[in-house]
Amino acid sequence: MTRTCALSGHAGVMPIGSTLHDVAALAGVSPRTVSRVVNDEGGFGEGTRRRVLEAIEKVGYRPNMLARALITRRTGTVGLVVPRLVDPFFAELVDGVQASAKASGRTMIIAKHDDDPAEFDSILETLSSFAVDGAIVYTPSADHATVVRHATRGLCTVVIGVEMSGANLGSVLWDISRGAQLGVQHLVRIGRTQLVMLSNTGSADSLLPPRRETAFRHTLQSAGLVFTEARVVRRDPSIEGGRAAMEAVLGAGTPVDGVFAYNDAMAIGALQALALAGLRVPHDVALVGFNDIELCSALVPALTSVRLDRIALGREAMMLLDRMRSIPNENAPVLVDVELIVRQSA
Amino acid sequence: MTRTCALSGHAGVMPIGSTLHDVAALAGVSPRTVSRVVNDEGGFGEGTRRRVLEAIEKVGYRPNMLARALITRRTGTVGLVVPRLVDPFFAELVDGVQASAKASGRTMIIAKHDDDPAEFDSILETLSSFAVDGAIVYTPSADHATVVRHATRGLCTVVIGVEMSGANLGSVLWDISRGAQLGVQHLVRIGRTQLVMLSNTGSADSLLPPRRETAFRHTLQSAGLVFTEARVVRRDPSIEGGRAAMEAVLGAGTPVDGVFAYNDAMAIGALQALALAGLRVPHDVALVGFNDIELCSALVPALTSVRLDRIALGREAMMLLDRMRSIPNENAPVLVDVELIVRQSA
DNA sequence: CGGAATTACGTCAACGTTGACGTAATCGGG
DNA sequence: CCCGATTACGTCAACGTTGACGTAATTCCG
Repeated sequence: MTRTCALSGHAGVMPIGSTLHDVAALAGVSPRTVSRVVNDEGGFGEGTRRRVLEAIEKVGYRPNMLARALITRRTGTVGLVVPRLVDPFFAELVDGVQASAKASGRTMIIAKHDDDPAEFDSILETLSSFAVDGAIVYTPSADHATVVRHATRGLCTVVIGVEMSGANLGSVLWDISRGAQLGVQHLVRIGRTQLVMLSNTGSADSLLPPRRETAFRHTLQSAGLVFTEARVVRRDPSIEGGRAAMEAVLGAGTPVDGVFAYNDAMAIGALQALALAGLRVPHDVALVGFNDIELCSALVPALTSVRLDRIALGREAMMLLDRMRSIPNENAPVLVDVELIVRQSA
Repeated sequence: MTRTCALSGHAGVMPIGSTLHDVAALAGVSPRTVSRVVNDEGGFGEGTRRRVLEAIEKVGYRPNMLARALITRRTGTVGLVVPRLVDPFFAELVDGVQASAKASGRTMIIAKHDDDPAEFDSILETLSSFAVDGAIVYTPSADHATVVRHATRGLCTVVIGVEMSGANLGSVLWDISRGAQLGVQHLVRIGRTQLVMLSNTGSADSLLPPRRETAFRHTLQSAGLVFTEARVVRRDPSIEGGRAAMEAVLGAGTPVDGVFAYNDAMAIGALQALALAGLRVPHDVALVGFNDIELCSALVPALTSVRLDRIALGREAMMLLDRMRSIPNENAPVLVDVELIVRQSA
């Protein structure tokens, strides 16, 4: 007997959709055969196929992913975990990953952890219990243990931006050092000699080496320019931080004709500070940002920036996930291209 | 017999986690009792409880949401569907909704449809088949039929920004007209008389009435100021569009001392055009944006904008979803506060 | 034209959990 | 001390699907 689809179930319960059984009854075949048609497994005749498809249409059947995933242990879903979405860098990263998820016919679940390790843990927990096929994560600062724990327990994970590997664990990276080098070299090449870097306060006590700063120093030195600690000013990596950092540089009277910023937000802040000080960009001071968020090209002057290719990263992360799931230990870190996008500011 | 947890399953299969049975065997009770402890249903003794919890710890048991949801028809998950995430407005909307999801102990699944109706349909399909408890959606322009179809089929849905209601269908709205009125009134109150509106090209042929434009016209008229069609310039609602619109106004020689923008992006573009033209904000031209994205306060000058409270919207949407699920037809549209945030630009 | 291979199904159990229900043991009150 | 209520479990089926396997009917090939 077919269950009727209650018009309004009791509190909190969805109306019941139709199942393989309903379709089977209508088409006069067994549920197993309907399943075969739905999944196009073969093993059914052309007539049967038509009758089943008609029945599916008629009762409005949709497969129940929960039941399917319970038995196949596959959901066709990957989780993407980032700190924030209001940060354009991560918003665009989502776009990059989703592009390749879509291309490979997968659904993406996005979650954000606000740099809260507890929240991060709970997100990975949820992803595990929903049996996602894999997770692509950008971890809260230095919270690597959590990732390793969930990966060991079975959550296939690709970490972005930090080199990690292990059981069920791989990583996709940008060559940040090379990116920074490209940016600083560009400033040197266009004849700037009084360079300043606006850096991130956090990078000082991070577990990660300050790659942009190191590249800045090395590039200056190999160009024969002087490097002094006073030429690196650290603030919060935000617009306000960038503005404050630039104001500090100008206030200290440090001679400057070129600025390399930790990220685009700081570069935008620098742009504001320079404008307020009556300095023209790039005429008086050339400015290079980092990440190349969309906003860069909408600024006046449009911002020269080091592009981290988020589409490529998404693609590589997805491919790595696939490799890891089919061949164990096929989890070598993958490096993704960086390039300098030259616009008006430098 | 306990299944062993394969170190590397065959292609594409996750290692098997432990189940209620494993815990039950170790604790010397029945799986049903373990389930009772896990869900804290009561009906078990203190000693049993301790032994079960120890066993859970020991085998690293995590409940399988798929199996649970299959039978309870509840997932504790809501889907949030937006057009884009790179648009700060939507990114912040996500934050608002997630805040209340977190508060009510729910997991949120975020998806974006890029204004593609096919993608939108497929997302709702996926959400349905994952049996989410509800969906909060911002539809692609005018794709209301799809929403109605899925709602009728059982997906409990709250639509943002457009008034809709029906079976399993409710909506949460901002009073856009009042917001626009607040913005324009402010310009009038601070003594501006030559007002211009930078509007959205799309709103002309949208199914929705151009509420901001209407409010602009009405407010001018009731303030005794002249309104002419030339005082509304329409472009793409982006930074570039705003810049172009502002340049068009200045180029046409229209006298202007106050600008009301369709959204903050257009306001930012206007800011750029005004700066390039050597006009000072707010001294020469006062400027009011719309939406109050985070960026507004980081600009120089900080942008006065009409705030649409995204936290409140998230909360109301979640509460409406709850109401709809417990009481059928309890789906009256909800109106959320708007307010004017006065900063430096006007 | 006979036997093997293939096709087109059906049957049954299992995935991991919870709802409905049953049942011993314990408790409380007159 | 007896009887009803309560407590603390256990048993079994069901959620909707797919994997493993079985089996008639058909096809193929020498």
